[in-house]
Amino acid sequence: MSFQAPKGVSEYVPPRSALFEQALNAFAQSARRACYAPVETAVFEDTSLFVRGVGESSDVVRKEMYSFESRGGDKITLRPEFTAGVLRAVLQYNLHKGALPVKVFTSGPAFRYERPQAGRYRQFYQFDAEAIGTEDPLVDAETIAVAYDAYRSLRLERFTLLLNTLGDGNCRPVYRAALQDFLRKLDLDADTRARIEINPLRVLDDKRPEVRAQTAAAPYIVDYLCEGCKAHHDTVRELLTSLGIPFQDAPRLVRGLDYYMRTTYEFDHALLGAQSGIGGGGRYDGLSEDIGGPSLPGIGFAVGLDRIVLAIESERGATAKETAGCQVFGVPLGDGTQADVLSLITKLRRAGVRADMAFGSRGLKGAMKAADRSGARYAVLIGAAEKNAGTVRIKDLKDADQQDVPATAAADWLLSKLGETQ
RNA sequence: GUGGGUGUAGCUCAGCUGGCAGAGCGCUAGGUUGUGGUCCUAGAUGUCGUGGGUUCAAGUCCCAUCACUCACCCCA
Repeated sequence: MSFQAPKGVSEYVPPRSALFEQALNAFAQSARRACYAPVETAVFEDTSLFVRGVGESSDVVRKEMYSFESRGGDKITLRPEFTAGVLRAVLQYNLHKGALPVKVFTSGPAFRYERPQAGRYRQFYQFDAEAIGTEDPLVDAETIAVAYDAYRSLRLERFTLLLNTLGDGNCRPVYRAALQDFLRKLDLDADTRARIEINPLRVLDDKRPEVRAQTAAAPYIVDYLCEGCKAHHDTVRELLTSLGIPFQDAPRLVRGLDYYMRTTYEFDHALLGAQSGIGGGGRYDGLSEDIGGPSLPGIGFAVGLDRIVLAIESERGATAKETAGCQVFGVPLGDGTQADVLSLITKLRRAGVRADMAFGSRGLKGAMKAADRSGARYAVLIGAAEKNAGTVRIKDLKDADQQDVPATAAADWLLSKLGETQ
């Protein structure tokens, strides 16, 4: 092979792709049950949408975007995250002028130019849900519940919900100044000192032990919250408790994207290594105005589907082969039987049965082996003898019983058998 | 961008102080002329990542390079 995928691109092929499909479905179904509607939005956007939305002080914008100039000279960026684009679409199509909140979800690839690592890719997959148009803390709790229920429906258990608030335009500046005062007195490297001025909250997120030790006594936002933010945060905490969703207060939790305010949260998986965040989100009440829209509060979350797949694998042990296998496998034997098998298989498929057949000139032994590997419960054999007799031979691959059934009744026979075992 | 590790069959890997390229799994076929899963037998697939160097001799030692990977940073 002379070509391989570009560095850091996350791809899925069988059998592992079945886990990806499961992960995506779990979140989509959870969101649908909460009456979120699907949207599909641009994979690339005007670069300035992300610069203004995600924020110039974020690392994502400063050094991780796939930006380029299109043939027409437009400045384009492959989406590094979903929220800015989804909100842009909501505003563009005037969804916010209808019933509020606007609740939507989507999924697909996102792009960040970073050094690849376990659970971190340059092209990666996210599921994203957003509730736009209300400040009600109920919806904060709802988004968390939608994500939480999806994790649980995937039978994930080894994760923790970390909850924090980042304050708002009233109280965050005060806290930010206090934090900067504290951080400026520390002995830190040049990059980190620069971060104190640009985005001081992020310094709290530094994992290096020497930095951790120094910031242990840093002031926390919870002690600086204004009345409104404190009430909002307390309500979210109470709601989560009443929903039976366990969480940990994480006073140091911050988000890398500038638009977050008030409620912020992250789901952290215990078995995943360095990139342990399997989902995260928060409120972005100022984002709409940042990108030129009206004042419009919102909250949402994104889930790293690649990391969900890793989490499933780490919790369930060996890579579970959970491809939905075939139910019926057709075996043609000899010239002139292939068309009969294909038409029977097609008939079954139209009735909703997962059915496959042997292709090429495989011998009976090879075809039976293929039937076995397909996972099918029944093999349907048509050879010259059956064709002449107007029957098909159906073998139950589980207990090796086989019998001849009239060809015209074969599909119904199989459908009723499969109905019994379901 | 910074640092560590690893590159040998389709996959997982072994290969000692340099001396004929290996195993398991998988794949194909046969044992069984029309029957899978177990078992037995046989077979196919290699630029030992790439380029250079040392040596009578390099998968093995040295240099460079590329790729992959883990961690920092960052984040889903």
